[in-house]
Amino acid sequence: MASYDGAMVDTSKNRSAAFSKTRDHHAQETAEDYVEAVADIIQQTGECRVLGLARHFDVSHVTVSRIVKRLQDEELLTTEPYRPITLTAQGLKLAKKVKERHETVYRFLLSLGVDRRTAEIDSEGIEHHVSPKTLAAMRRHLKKER
Amino acid sequence: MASYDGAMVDTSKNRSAAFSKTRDHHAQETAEDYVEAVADIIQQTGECRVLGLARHFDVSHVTVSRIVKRLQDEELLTTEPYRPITLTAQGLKLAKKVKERHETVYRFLLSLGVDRRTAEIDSEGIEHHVSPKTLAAMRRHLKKER
DNA sequence: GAATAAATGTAGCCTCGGCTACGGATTATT
DNA sequence: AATAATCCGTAGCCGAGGCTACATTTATTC
Repeated sequence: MASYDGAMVDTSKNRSAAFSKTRDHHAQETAEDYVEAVADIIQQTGECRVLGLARHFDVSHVTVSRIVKRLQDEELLTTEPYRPITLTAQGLKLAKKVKERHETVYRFLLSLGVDRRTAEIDSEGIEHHVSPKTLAAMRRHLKKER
Repeated sequence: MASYDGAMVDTSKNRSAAFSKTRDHHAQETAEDYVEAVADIIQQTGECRVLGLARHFDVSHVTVSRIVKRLQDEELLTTEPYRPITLTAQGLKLAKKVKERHETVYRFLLSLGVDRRTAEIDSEGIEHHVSPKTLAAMRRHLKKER
């Protein structure tokens, strides 16, 4: 297969770092998405409810309430039955980090010439995979452009 | 919370596009990773075996063989018990697309000043979330730099 | 205050991608 | 040809994140 010659990326190595146990990583992404959403919803509507999250992510309230339970075990947020959801100090800290990273990725994509809607969608997916080093590179790029 | 003022990204809208049914999306990512790996392994060693994929992704052979079965149902690859794995025409086409996208993202990260190792890792995660529009923007950027 | 509506919880099912344990198939070695 | 080593399939477990259906709690409205 000639088209595979000159591969720039060597995917032959064992890369535990890159593919490291997808499940754990995915659960972490979910946690990040949720704390970010909780912070946003609280900021915009005053309080965050299970249904608010369900609508935000377009999933059923059942899915949300199970995940909320897990995040409470992880001490990222607090809630009581039939009560609003609030972030713990730890959750707030994470939300802030995630939101800053998210915004950096979003603004970076805009600076590349990507339209707003596409930048919104892609930044949601990309943000979880941007390491601190790459994030720093994006910030440098934004600074140069400014 | 003052730190949440001036949000650049409005995450309040219902964004089925961005968060669309994570599970399906994740299965698609897996398919992409696998066809790419199969193509690489065949190119580098002549044939692709279950164990080769297991070592590549650092997972057990059981996980691989179940996923291989699913991808065979999806007609992306072919195999028989105790035999090597080959890509179908459809699988090869997907592999090619994925590999090109992956390399573009990788080279793009390098052009941002990210080191090789970080670019390798981050591009693995980012590639699945880069839309055609964003990919085109990365290509334009690479062209300008060249 | 009772009836209704809306929000949340619970039970139980699914798929996907992890795993260990075990057994059968194929290949290599002696 | 027999033995050993390697590879692979199957059974069965787990957790995460989807779902529907139904029960309960809270809020609203009459």
